[in-house]
Amino acid sequence: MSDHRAGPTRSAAARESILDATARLFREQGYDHLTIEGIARAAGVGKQTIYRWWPSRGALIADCLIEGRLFDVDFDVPNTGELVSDVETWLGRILAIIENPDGSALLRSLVGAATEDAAVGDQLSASLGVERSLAERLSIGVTDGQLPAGTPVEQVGDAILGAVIVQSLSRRSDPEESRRLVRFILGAR
Amino acid sequence: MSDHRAGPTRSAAARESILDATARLFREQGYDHLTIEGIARAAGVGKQTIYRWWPSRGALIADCLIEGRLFDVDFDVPNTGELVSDVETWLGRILAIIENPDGSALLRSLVGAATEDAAVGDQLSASLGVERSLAERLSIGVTDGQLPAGTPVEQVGDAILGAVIVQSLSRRSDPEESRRLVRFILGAR
Amino acid sequence: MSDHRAGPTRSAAARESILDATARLFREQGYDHLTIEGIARAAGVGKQTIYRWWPSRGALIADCLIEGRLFDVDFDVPNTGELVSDVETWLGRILAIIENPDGSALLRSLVGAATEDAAVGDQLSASLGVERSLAERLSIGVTDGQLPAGTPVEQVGDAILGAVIVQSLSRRSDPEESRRLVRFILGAR
Amino acid sequence: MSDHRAGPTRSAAARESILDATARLFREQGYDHLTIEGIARAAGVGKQTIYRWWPSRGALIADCLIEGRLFDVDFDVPNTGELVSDVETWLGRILAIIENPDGSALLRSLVGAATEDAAVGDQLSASLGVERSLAERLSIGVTDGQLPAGTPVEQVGDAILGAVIVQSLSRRSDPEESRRLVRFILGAR
DNA sequence: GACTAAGCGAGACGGTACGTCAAGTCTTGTC
DNA sequence: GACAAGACTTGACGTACCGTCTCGCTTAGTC
Repeated sequence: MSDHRAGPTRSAAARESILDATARLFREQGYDHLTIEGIARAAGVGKQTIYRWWPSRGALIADCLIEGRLFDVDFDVPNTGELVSDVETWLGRILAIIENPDGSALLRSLVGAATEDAAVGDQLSASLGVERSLAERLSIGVTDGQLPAGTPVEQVGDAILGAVIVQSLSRRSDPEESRRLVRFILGAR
Repeated sequence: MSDHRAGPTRSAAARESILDATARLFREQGYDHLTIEGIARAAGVGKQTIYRWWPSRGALIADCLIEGRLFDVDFDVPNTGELVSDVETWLGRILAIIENPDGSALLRSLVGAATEDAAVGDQLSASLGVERSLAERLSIGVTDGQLPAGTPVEQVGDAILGAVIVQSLSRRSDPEESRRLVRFILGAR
Repeated sequence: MSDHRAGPTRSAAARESILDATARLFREQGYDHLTIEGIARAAGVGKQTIYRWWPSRGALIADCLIEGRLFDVDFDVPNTGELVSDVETWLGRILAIIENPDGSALLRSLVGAATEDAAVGDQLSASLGVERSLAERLSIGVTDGQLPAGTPVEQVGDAILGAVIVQSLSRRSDPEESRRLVRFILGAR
Repeated sequence: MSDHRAGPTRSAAARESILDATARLFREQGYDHLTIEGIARAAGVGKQTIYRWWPSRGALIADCLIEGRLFDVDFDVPNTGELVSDVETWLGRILAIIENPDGSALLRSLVGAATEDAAVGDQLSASLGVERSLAERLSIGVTDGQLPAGTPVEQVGDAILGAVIVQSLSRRSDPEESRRLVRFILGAR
């Protein structure tokens, strides 16, 4: 009994050009305005090929997120020993994105995708390095005594990202204020 | 000295039934799936009557938000003197909403609307009482010495709400963890 | 026994500007594309003022026809004694209209109006001078022996006009052929 | 036995049911009142399928005309040798249609369609057998000497049809008078 | 001279249809 | 059997007009 089947297997080229087109169109036009037909057209691919492998628009975005196709940015945070300054480094990456109107729209769009599609929601904060990078750095801060034991590091990570997102939704954003928030939350204890 | 024009005036009944239908359909089906045609049908109104007075779906939602048609909840926060417990009261109202799956979807939907429409974004945190209620209470905390001078109260409000939102987008939410966050941010100084 | 009513009477200025706008828009855009709202706008008049006095778009056109607001042409035919040449004079007026593409469209449009509205149909051939002018001239031809007794003059008039109309509907028209038709029908007996 | 299914090639079933619905609705309700949405609904077809293959309402009518879906009547004319009587046979078919109020409205409606759409105009007289049947019979009349050489047969055909149409637009029609016209034009030379 | 009541410009209203776009499903023919 | 292509039904988009119905203003008799 062989699980080998006749015929061609999944086309890597198609997958590549679909995700490529998805990422490009998403960045250019946002999540609303992103259409399966548009992706198929841009990717030179039949619609069915998309529907065959992804259940929804959101799943495409989630894959782009996982493969880092939406941001050029590296969200990894160094450990220089200075907790606050390291976290500000991470924050700076986020703020650099939303400083640019397109970047701001991109982040909002991504949040919009996450509200509609759980798969995107799952990837959202991860793809911005909250768990792997920010929370990880905070954990080190707990270990080396810069933060009290029992600090809810994941929550703190979500809170910092969340403050930025909430302000982005209100189309108001003030980098210096964001940094004050970080210093307030982490500092002066 | 009247600058009003002759002719028929805006129908209050139409406005009412449109916002009513909007709020109902939004709560039942979410922002995606909310259509102008559906609203018009449910409100017994011509589409043009909607387009005449609101520029977009989002503007309808923003109006619903302003008039408190989406949440039954009162986000006003008492001042008992106990800062942390008062903030937890506010947080509890939010958590009560998203404890229920429908409520969680409602909040996410609202965030989705905010990503697409600036008018909703403008109202989002306000309608959840962040400025008027939470940040106000924090300000009192600064005044009475429970918080250090220079505390960025608006930022802190956004951060607390933002943490909840980020977790809601990831479809993970832990009320007790959220409360720990509040106690961590505000407390033990 | 007063059947008088108080208040203002029908505004001659409104009537004038409505028919004016109707004729202009009809000539510029044709019967399809002619809208009550467009007329009201162009005439600087409320829609209700139109609906108050005319039951339909067609009735407006019929009034324009009656008052000769659609054609600059005079369809009266001289009696020079030469029947065929007099009829060709009349025909020449019609052909001069449809020689111009706009005039051709105007005639077609008028026919279109007549198909939808009996009031226009009633005026159509009359407004082109078929009864008063062409058929009248043919009658004289019967009297003076240029046409046989019993000639169905109205029918002949309709036939000549009808041939032009049918060809206009097919977007083919040949003035010389039309004149041959007249000479064939009337001549050489 | 065809188990034909829809597919990437044009669906014959859709075409058929669209033209079917068009012809039915046109006969029932006339050209004004004929809507693409109504046709789509009646045909059980998406609007886009209509727009994909026909540029306008008129093009649908033109196709119905070409395929003889609007008249049950056969406009072919026999050649019995008696020219006038043969032409009266043809005329009788037309008169039979407009004797009935619905038929009269149908003809008027068709004329209305022709005024708005060149494609219908192209087909109008052809579909009533003017060229293929009436003018052809007249040509034979020229050949066999019943009509003088040089008779403008096409024009005469248009004139006879045109007379009927003009009278139909005026909502006056007298079969006997129409026959007198034919006898006058063709006869007694 | 005040009091009607209709005509008027304006335009809101519930509708229908427009022509377009995209959704997701289904076929065809090619590789 | 995956693929590019694209026809199909469905349904929403935002716009244009329909014919009806107020509004508030102006004006022309009647009291």
